[in-house]
Amino acid sequence: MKTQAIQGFKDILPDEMHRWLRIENVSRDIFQRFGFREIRLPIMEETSLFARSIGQDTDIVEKEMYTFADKGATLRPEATASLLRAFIEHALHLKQPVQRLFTIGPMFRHERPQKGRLRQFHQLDAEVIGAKEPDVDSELMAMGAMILTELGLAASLEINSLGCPRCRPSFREQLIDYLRQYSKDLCPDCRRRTDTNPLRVLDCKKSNCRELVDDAPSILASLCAACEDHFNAVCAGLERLGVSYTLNRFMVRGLDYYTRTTFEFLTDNLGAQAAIGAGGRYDGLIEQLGGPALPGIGFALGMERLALLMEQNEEEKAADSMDLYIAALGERAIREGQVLAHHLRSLGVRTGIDYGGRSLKAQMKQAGRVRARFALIIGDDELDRKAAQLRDMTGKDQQEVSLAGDAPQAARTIHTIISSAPA
RNA sequence: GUGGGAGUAGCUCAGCUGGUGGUAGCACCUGGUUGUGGCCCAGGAGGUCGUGGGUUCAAGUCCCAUCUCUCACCCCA
Repeated sequence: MKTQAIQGFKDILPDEMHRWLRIENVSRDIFQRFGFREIRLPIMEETSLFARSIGQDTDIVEKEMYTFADKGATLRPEATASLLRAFIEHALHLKQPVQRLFTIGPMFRHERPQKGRLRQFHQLDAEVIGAKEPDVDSELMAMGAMILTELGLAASLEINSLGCPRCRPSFREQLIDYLRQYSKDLCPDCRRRTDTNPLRVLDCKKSNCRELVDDAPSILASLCAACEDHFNAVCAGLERLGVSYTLNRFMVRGLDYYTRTTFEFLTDNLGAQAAIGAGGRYDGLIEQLGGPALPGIGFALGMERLALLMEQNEEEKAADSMDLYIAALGERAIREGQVLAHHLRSLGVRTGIDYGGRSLKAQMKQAGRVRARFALIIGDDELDRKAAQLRDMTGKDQQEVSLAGDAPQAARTIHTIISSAPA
């Protein structure tokens, strides 16, 4: 095959569009119920923005970014950095102390594609900026859970706290001390991580490492008083809202900016991919990016992953439909049909027509294929008496309708008849 | 970056130990009905067998290389 999309980039074809529209419509609606306002952001930013927010030593920044070296710009690998950049640039906090924002769009990471993972993928992203209260954390998770529920998807919620700059460093030291004791029993990756990113060892899937990590110091036991209070309040909030969750003291995030609350929505039905959504608090990040000292929290849902899960649940694919298909026989009828179709469309009628002069049988077949509710058959006989055959495609009922008057009037006549038909 | 699997019609796939590419299913076109869709029947069109090289009288089939897709590792939504 000569012409094809590049690796990890995929077309979303008309037959799968209904899932994407449903994801967008449901989530947009729920975001708005929770007071979030939409923001649209460029898909490129200055490279340094991502290095400063996501973290210089993360995999994303080290090896997964699409960067135009000569332009100093990078295709965004995630949305939070861009959103905060826009927030700071336009000083949105001066308009309203707490900003609730969401955005929907493509992200780019140069990874090896696999099931549920692409180089261009799409996220729904929601952020609350300027609120430090734990009730915001629980509300945000409840919102994510509501989106998943309304999409008909089952997912579990796992939460953890990563502490703050006051308590995390000492936990890190404890963890490193512990890991060094068992260094020889860890997998090679984890031996390396002990120094580079010890928290990651907690997340290793190898059974040996898992056993060792089971007895490792718990971050939840090492939180400072403020972080512990915050975390307990988040849990209490989830319980009040009836959102079920489990604690996962081994959960670690791939981005450096997280503090305190982190969470993931997980599924078992996506092969190697477990997370369909994830997020957390990032108090301190906005200031670090040169903005005001405001706390923030947000999460993202992976749209491809949602769509895959929805496809698994789907019994039959929903097809598009049209209201009316005009089957025109002969050149004169085709010309009349075109004008009629135009006026019907301006009245809001989804109208199909083909100008190829094909047989009536072929045109009727096309009417069936596009799932037209009605077919309007126009031939020379009908034209001579200013009429047409209107066929109800759900059965075989057919009636002659008058096309008296000019084209707009004929269109109104047909519109009236077909709008009064039972669905 | 590292492994496994797979590339044959628009899609899903048969094709054995090499011997002329499948009446395969779905989809498409035409006809069965002078101008009537779905179901059915008949016919038709559609392929450089991913690409390049090699072995052989003969390669979709065996060998080598390469490209692509896919799943997984890593990591992540």
